[in-house]
Amino acid sequence: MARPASALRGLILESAAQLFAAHGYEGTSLHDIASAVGCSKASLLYHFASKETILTELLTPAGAELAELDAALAGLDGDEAAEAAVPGYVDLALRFRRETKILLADIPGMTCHPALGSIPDIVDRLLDALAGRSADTADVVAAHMVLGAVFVTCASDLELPDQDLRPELIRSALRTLGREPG
Amino acid sequence: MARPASALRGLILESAAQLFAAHGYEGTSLHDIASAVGCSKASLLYHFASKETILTELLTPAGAELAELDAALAGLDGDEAAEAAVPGYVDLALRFRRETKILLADIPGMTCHPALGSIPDIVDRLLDALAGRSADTADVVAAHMVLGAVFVTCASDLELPDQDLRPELIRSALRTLGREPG
DNA sequence: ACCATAACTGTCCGATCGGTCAGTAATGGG
DNA sequence: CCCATTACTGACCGATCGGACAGTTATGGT
Repeated sequence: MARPASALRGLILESAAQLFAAHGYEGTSLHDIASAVGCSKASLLYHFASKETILTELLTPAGAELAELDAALAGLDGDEAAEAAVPGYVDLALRFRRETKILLADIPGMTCHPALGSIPDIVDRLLDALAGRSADTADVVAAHMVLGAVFVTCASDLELPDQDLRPELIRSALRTLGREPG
Repeated sequence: MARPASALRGLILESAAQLFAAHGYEGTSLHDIASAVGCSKASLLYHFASKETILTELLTPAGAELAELDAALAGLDGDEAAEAAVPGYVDLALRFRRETKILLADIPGMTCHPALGSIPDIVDRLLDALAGRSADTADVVAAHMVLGAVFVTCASDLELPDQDLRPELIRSALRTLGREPG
């Protein structure tokens, strides 16, 4: 036994990140992480004060950069703000794709729920329709964006009534897809 | 005691829907639901075979309509498909806003995580920047859409490398916001 | 060679979870 | 009035969770 002096800590972080992204934070137990790493559950709690400490250490870099973006946008106004926010946010989400996935990772357990039909299959076909049956990168990405855009917006706490929200969603979604409303 | 013959079943469904939307399915225990309803935990399991049965009954109508949309889109191709998919999907998400929220409800517990700074505040300011400091409905909705679009797309299983994904995300996001790339 | 310290583990613990079950209280048709 | 059926409950159960802790093994400076 006896690893070469705590490479274990890094292994724990890496395995935890993979498991959190795949099954969500709540959906991953300390036992799961220990099994993946190949050590005891007690070892995890020797290197980290708690399960939440592992999550915090994983998400802290992303949080710090988000705060940086926030600070950089603070001084800008109007068009400047919007045109800086877009690449800033995109780069952030791309650089921390796995962390983004961790935040969303508790969902798949639900979307695969039986009696809702095979949601993944239906969603695949919906994406294909949104992309206009096209396999071009631009169309496929735009279709994914519309899927997420409508989903998140409808789930948000926007207090807008449906009849006001609907036309804006449709207009902006069509614009995202490169289809000006006609 | 003795309620007027099982209005309880409806109360359970309503309370469960609220709690699932607020704290997620995993984040809501049978005890939580029983407390909200004002009955015993055993009563829940008298009216419903299991916790999952409650969730299934809540999500089934949405699942059925999603399947209908899927069927309606099956015959269409190209532009027809895209232009029918957008209002169809939007209407579905709007009609089942609470159900949509349930699917996303496991996230808030993470985004409020300490040591990531106050994510909700930062996100509010990011939305303001994306909207170009505008309070117009169109701009606010589009900002929410971009937030969700980039988030979900980056968390998706698209196997596109970052350097291909980035320009598409930025271009489509700007288009969503009504800002043609110049 | 020695030993203080760091690394690691097996075992136990209390809490909480979803779920079972025997038993009680109310209801409504005969 | 009676009683089968429905509605409901308290108590209990096994599993699993995150975590505590005493004890064991390896390491590296002296």
